[in-house]
Amino acid sequence: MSELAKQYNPAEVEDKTYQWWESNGFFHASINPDKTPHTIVIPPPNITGILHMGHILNNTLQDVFTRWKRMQGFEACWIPGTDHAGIATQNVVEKALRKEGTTLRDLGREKFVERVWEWRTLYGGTINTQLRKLGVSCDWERERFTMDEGLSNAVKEVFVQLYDKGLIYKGKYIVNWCPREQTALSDDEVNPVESKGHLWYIKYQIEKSEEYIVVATTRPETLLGDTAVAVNPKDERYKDLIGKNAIVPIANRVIPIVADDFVDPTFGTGAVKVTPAHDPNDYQTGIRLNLPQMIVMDTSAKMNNIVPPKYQGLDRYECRRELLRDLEKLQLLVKTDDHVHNVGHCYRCDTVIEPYLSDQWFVKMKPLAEPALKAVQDGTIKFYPDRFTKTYEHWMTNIRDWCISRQLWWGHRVPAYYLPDGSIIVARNIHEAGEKLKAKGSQYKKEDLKQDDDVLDTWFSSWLWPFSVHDWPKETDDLKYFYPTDVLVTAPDIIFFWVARMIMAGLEFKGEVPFRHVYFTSLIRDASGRKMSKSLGNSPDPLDVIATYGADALRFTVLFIAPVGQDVLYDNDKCEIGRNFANKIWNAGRFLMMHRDFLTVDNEQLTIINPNNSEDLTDQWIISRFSSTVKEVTAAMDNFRVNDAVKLLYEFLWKDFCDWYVEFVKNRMQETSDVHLKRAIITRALTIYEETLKLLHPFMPFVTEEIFQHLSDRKNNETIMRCTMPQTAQTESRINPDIEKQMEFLQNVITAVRQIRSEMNIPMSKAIDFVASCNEFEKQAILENNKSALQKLLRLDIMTIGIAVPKPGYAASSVVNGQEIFIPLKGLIDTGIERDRLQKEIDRLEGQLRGVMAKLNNDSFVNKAAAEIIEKEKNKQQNFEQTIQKLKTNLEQLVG
RNA sequence: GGACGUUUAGCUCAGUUGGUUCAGAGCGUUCGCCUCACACGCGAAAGGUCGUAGGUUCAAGUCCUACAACGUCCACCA
Repeated sequence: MSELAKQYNPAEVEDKTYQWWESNGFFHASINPDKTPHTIVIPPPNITGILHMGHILNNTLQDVFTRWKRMQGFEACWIPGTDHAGIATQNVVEKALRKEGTTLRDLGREKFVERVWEWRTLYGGTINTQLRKLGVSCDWERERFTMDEGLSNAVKEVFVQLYDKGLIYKGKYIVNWCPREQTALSDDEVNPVESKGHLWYIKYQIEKSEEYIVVATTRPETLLGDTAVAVNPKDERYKDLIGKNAIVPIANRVIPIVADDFVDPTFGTGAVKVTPAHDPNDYQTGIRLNLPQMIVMDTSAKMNNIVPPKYQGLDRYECRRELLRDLEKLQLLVKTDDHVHNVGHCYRCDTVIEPYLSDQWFVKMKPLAEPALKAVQDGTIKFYPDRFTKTYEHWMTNIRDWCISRQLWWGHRVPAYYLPDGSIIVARNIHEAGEKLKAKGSQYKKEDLKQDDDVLDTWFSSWLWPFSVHDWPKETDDLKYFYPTDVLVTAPDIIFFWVARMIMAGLEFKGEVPFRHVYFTSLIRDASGRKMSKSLGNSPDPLDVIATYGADALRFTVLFIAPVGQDVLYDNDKCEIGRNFANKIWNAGRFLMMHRDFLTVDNEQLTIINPNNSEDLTDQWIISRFSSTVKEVTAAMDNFRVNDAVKLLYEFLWKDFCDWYVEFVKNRMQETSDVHLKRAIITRALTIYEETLKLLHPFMPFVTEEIFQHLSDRKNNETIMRCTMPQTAQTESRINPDIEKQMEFLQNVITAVRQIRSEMNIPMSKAIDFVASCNEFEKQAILENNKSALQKLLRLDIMTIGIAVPKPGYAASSVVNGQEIFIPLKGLIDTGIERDRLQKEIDRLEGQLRGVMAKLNNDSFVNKAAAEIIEKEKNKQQNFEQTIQKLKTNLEQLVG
């Protein structure tokens, strides 16, 4: 143990430690009436997923919250799991099938679903294996999957409940249809691609007149399904036409000319053809104005038998060409402009999406949204950063019904059953459907029922996640204890898909919000600010990074550079921050342990010391600093300011503890030969250090555990992750501003002398003399009491400390908190450098003084500013003047 | 087009309610050090008119207005 490596080696520590934690059940949470639960459910990653930088930040945060609360004495439970990810997973397996030369249609539904399950068993857990590398303390015994039996039950239950309440309905709706995949896609599964197209201007004759109205369209083939022409009601040009009829060219149907606000008079001709069955905007217009919907294509985007025979069976683009030719012949095509616009493409196969009117299942969202909106507005649920509340409000007040059916095979099958007469029975399973049939006294039997072919949107299972993981609708003890959860950590881009819907589901089915705090993580970008993506290849593999720098380094770095609500520019090099810090922690521990072990060789019993009871200034100071660190870090964590917490700890451990405190400890250890005193000193330092390790543990679990084990030679499986976190309530009283002021003076003196050394080019190998001419007894005493530390740290020879000590000749000088410091230079310096140095300091202070004087000479300032502010300025004036005077005198002497 | 966010040192960012020597940190750069925990380290230095223009105030990096640049989300207009 005394032979600890000079550098911390994460590779030797991490896997071993993780296995030890996991096999000892340290991550496991169970119902404990004596403790308050603290629950987090993981945003379940896709089973097709592999770890990327976004996961790193997200899961590190969840782990930090969980470990922090666990050490604060909560029953901290972090539930992991994965999402079945309907389309993504079906895609992956389909691809594999294609390689084998087969397709899902060949296989048939049942076999295909079996194949997906097989795939899931083999590869679906990859991401969880990867997450372990990060050190996450999830309760793996509670791992769930959105297609588990329990979760499937929840999905069915919810479907039935909502259906019975009239909140789920089947209806025609315009959806994003992929003609190739033969499925509806959600909006987020459609990639808008900027494309060069055309805008065609087409004449529609006004009924019973020789007049025409010209409409502009990018999709002329849909005119066969037009059921109106719309203009803006305020558009003077068309005012007279409103209420009249137009004739659809080619189809020769009569359609009304209507007025609707959505029409932009400045675009095109200001007149729009309306095709409710083939355009989302037109669909909305059609609903508003009660227009008929004419479907003119089949599901493969070929023209159907509603259109004139000439075009039947043509592909939409062939039809477009034909139609344009015909319009031209009829001289109905006025002109053709180039036009750039966004066209939706299928994210899987890149086929152009066809807005298509089809039978789908929907959830009525308005009744669910209202209480969910209120929960956020009244503060029951808080968002971090707060500004996402506005985004949420906007969406919730403009919510549209949710299309939940997907034409896929992998997913929760819609629990609706059809009878030969077309009627629908919604039930949790076929048996229940049969029962319902019987209850109705229907002529049909269970065998006549045929289940809906569609599956449900993946989010339809994820929105239940916070309670379905506890086997709701069963009222399990776990559900009672661990629900609602405390924090949700997620990315802001799924605020609508997931966060909002979970809130709705929680309130609807549990009558209680699913979580109280929502922490939205930063978006990780590459060093030049680009979004990380697979296609750009700019996303580093976190496992490589962990292998190179260590998991702690990655975790710490990501937290260090990721403030709340701001994007993060990430680069692998930045992990040096975390790696170096881990190494610093390691070496501080190594140093202290070396001393301790040296002292215990005599095998005497260790003197019990009270770490809070020391006469030594630096001891009192570090205790005070430690106590404020506890307070500030705790406050930061309470407010979800993780980034602040991390920076405070970095600052404390590195600057206060290592750079100052340990340096003083070194000297004190050297200064005395009293073993008991030595022991007291080192034990005190170790106590502070160990408490600091606890504070650091949630952020850097591995290195802190490793040192913790070495620190105490623990025999009985004691882990730092189950220790009690230092608490503000216990440490707050030890914050001592007076001690911190005293120490600050000492530090300033040391820095001043170092500055002289550095600028005068006096190497540490050369001892120097030191004269302190004080004008305050208290400051003199501080220097006296720490004489040996000054001597050691500054490599001093003769020291003279007193009140109004005469200035030595030829000395560099500095004024520190009103006290004069001289370093006699015995001719080994260039007086020019010292002159410049002093002059520069005088200039700086005179600048400050001018600022102060400007205020004090300003009547309105003196009349209007608060008295204490004026007092402060006067004090400043005095300090500046006195210091400048001293510096000037020194400067003159130097010249003389 | 709508909503929101960002703009402070070469780079990445802190700066909480206007007033503490408030203009800061880290990285990078420069200089000096292998000082018996750590060169993944120690000590020191240089570097900024706080996006622009107004306004409020005794006092503005901080509050207000407009503008500019960049970014995110939503609607993405036939």
